[in-house]
Amino acid sequence: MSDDDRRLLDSASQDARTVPGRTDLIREGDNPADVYLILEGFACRYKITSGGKRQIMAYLVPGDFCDLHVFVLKQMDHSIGTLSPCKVVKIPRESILEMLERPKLSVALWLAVLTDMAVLREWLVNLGQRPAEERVAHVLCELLLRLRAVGLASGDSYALPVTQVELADTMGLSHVHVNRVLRSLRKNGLIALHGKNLVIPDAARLNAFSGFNPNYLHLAERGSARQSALQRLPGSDGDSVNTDRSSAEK
Amino acid sequence: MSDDDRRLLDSASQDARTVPGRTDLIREGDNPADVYLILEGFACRYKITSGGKRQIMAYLVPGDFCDLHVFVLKQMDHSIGTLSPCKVVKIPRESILEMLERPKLSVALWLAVLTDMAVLREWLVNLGQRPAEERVAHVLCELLLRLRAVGLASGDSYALPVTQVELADTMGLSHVHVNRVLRSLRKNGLIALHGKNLVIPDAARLNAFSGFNPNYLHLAERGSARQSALQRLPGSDGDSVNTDRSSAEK
DNA sequence: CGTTGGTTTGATTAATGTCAACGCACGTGG
DNA sequence: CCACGTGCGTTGACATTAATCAAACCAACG
Repeated sequence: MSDDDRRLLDSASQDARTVPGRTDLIREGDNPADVYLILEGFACRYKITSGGKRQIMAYLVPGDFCDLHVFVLKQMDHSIGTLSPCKVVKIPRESILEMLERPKLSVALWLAVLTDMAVLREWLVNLGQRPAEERVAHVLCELLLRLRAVGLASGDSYALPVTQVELADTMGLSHVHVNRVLRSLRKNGLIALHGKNLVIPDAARLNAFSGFNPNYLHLAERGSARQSALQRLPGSDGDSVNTDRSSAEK
Repeated sequence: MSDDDRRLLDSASQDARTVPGRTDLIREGDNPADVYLILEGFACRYKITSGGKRQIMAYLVPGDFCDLHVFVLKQMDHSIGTLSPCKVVKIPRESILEMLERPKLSVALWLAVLTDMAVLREWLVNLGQRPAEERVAHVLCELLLRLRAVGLASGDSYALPVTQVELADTMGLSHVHVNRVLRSLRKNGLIALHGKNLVIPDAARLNAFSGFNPNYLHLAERGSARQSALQRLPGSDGDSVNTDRSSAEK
């Protein structure tokens, strides 16, 4: 990365902002001028169907870009909202356009989008082919690796600041059924939940149970790019995510 | 688009090749050197789960790029195979990398990938939130617009060279249930099927029934870019897709 | 304290999957 | 030209998964 690249990246990440939980950052139909980058907390992409149901289509965790539509698509076709309180930075459209001119940064953006897409595909497989228990287990496996990659998982456990209703809207299940599935996973010793803190006693077993194959996360290709970007940004120690809700538990 | 851009595009699209139906173009785990562009026929992205089930994650129709992973991800995390016989061109990795250097072409590639992603998101909503009948109806609505955009739909009908089993693997339903759903849609006059030829008697009604909102296709933004690219390529008249199987019907 | 959002549970219903069988159209080889 | 096999579509009976409805409970918060 050249000095110019560095300078651009730094200038792009001014004014970090804190947003409460359950707040929309961008709404379907908007034509946003900026891209958000998540520094702390969980956010999600979602859509509301004409029937009034919500589908969560992605979890955005620290290090994730909210939306790279901006520089080429005119209108948001989905909304983005926080789940837990979040710290975010707004990156202006022009900065993104400049980044695209620089080979190194441009590749980084492609990498981010292509792996987002890979995750999206795996979620489609998840909804289409896996029964409820494996389905839930599968996202939990995925989150472990994604959070570990940004230093937000200690060992085989992590904070999951998401309600069962939100999980249900993620998995295409009713929240009642999600509850029963979680109970069953707990009973079988596949997971342990202490408040919002998830512990995976035997990751290999949970992977096997859910048919989880991490290849789609392309962790090797991405190396530490994402994490290092996080650490260079203001107000982030790259380690502690917002734990407003989870810290009060148990 | 500059003359240079044109030249690059032309040189990239040499040797068109015809591939029979049900043939893999790329397999999960491969590290392909090239990107395929579909000229005629239907292909799909798919994955096989550890349980042996198949999920089709995207339909690739004429004008679609098979895979832009190539220049940044090391390994395919899914497979791509033809559904019907296809005519395809192989675009070497270097050409893609060159294209990325040119602003106009680079934007075109971003556009292609971002709209693919938007379709993927809508499919996730489809699997997660819509009951079987609306779900099937929704893809049929989508295909109408996508095929119309490349001149492959005449009026409100088009050739759908896909078996019910394939449809089932697309929708996360059993093939038996897909069969019943299609019957029901036919009975209600929402669709008519003559062999592989699908007719939509009242598109507005089908849209309303399935909750279809075409915003995610970003058709306006894309304009005729895709279609014009198709027409400039060798051996494509931009109009007739392979009809080997459908022409023998009724 | 009362209210609120989140979780948990049971009873019942609805949607979809599974199993099994059959038919039809097509292509192949005798 | 016919017999057979194969792939795809169709149908019925039945099993199972997950949704819905309803209620209770719990902890956090004002």
